[in-house]
Amino acid sequence: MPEGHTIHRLARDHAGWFAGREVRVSSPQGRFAAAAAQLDGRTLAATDAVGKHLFHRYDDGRSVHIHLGLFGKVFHHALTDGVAAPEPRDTVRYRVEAAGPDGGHAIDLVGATACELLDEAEVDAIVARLGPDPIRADADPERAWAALQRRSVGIGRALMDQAVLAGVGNVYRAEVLFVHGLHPDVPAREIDRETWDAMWATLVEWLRRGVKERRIITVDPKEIGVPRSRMRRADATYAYHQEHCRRCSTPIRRYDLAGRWAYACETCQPPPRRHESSRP
DNA sequence: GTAGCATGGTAAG
DNA sequence: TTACCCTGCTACG
Repeated sequence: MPEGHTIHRLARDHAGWFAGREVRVSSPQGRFAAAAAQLDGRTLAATDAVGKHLFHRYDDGRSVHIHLGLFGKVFHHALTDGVAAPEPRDTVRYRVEAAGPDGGHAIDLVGATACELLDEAEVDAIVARLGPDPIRADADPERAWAALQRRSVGIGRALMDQAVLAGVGNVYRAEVLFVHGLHPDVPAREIDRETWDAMWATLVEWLRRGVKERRIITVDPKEIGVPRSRMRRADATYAYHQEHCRRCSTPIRRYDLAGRWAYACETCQPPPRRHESSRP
């Protein structure tokens, strides 16, 4: 269930557990077995995340590129001294295991869209296709703004386009549009600069917070009277997966937008005159 | 036990 | 625009 914050969290955790350590690498499922054999016993030098892409950089200059897709998952096992990780389920494509002062750690990658061993040029090519990532300090929001000007689609589609900006998925999309009062069908190039700057600032705050908290919270706790610590998933969004608008009780409209659900309170987010979605 | 869903993306037509 | 990839979890019988 990964948007960018999940991937950055994984990168941070994996760095803490494995960076600078010699690791055991395997592929119980088999599909990554040849690469795993080459990596087994090497040092995992560092990890990196760009948008929804995770990279494990090894000491030979190559990287494992991971993309979780819609339902990829990484399971974690904390190890105690001398005890190996549990027997992996047979769907584990990539297991990494290392000893450490705290006993050690293992991770199991399952269901990922991408798990492949790449050289530096191939990694660079992937990163080059991506727009700026609001979580990264080196992100240049100007690139996203420029890309928006060139899009003829609605802002709802543009926000999910990883070439415009990297890391936003269906939840953050629904929520940032809600908070800024924009209907998903509003043409991307009609967004004004001031609004875009504010949206970018919101995303930076939300996504970075998501990395720390390991989950998505977009509602203001004061507004709903539930503290963050006690907030359940169903409380944590304004429009995403909601039946009614949290602010004005208008039924949330849910509709298919290029194969994903889009959510909008059409009171708080007035639709444009011509719906992109009203095309036959 | 199994249908249906999920915070994604790509390649082909 | 469609087909397809990839798996775990939940809600139902």
